[in-house]
Amino acid sequence: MPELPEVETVRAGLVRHVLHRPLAAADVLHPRAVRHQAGGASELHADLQGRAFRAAVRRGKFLWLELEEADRDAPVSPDHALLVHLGMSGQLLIQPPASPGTPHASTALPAAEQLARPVTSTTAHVRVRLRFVDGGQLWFVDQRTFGYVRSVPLVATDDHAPGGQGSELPLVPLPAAHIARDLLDPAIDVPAVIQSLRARRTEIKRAILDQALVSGIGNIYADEALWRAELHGTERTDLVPAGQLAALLEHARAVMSEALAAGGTSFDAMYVDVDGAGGYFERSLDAYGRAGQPCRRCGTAIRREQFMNRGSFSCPACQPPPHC
DNA sequence: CATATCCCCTGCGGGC
DNA sequence: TGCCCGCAGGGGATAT
Repeated sequence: MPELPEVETVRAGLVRHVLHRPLAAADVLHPRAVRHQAGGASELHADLQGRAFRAAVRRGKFLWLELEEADRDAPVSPDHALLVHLGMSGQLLIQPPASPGTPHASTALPAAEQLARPVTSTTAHVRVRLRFVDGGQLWFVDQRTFGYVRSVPLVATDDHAPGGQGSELPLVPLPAAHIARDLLDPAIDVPAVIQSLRARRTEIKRAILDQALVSGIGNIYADEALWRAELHGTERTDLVPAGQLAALLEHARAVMSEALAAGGTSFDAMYVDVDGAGGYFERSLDAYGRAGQPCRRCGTAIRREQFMNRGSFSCPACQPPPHC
């Protein structure tokens, strides 16, 4: 999936394009996209119709668009948002008002790419179409349908910054209330994360992929952080010294920050921002996807192992597995 | 409770 | 050419 840097790239694009524009309709083109919405497509439409977004917010890989109040004079009601999870293959694509947004005329892509692109790839997988009153659209596109959109109430979380100064509790979507802060969140309490990591009795890669412990890290950046920290993913969390855990988290933060600056990691047209453009971080990866290629630190061939039913890439020399 | 496994999907590339 | 297999950036829902 888009991991934290890719989702943040999408969020920044939403801020530039979709705030304060009233919605005319939400069209659900594939039922799986709204499978977590109790009332289904009709409820999503009813919750969005006539409303506008006031902010685009992200925590880890969870993204949501806060809704402006429908009626300023209405009695106080809980804040609501449109929650979006991109899953493995989700995209949000802007369709400017100038274009009718028909499936055959995507202006989200550069002209040259439009001509080269088969009709099938992106446009065939539009799952939800948000139509703005001004004629523009926001498409939720998702080939593998692991992603979803859903209107949700926002709730105040009880976690807060260390020191807790000026601390209003942040609003998060109710279904994502269990998601921990991520490493690019200025209010994250890193020492507390290290403590909960050490309290775990599991392998280190499992732990840093657990979104309830620290969010935003996925398979790519987990492997990159482990490579930089010279740790093997099957190392037990409770046996890794706290200093090494701190270094690992700092590497994860740094690699995601660098990837964000490069526009994210795009292996293909699946991982793109709201304008359809991909990022350039793939060329900077040191471990992920580099099986058989020389480690950039010591020259040993990077190995690929099966772990948690997916690939894990590491250097056999720099990251020896713990002996049991 | 914490932790581990299993699935949900579609499409693509490689081997036969 | 075509079929079958493995593989893909995630996490929710169940098992233990």
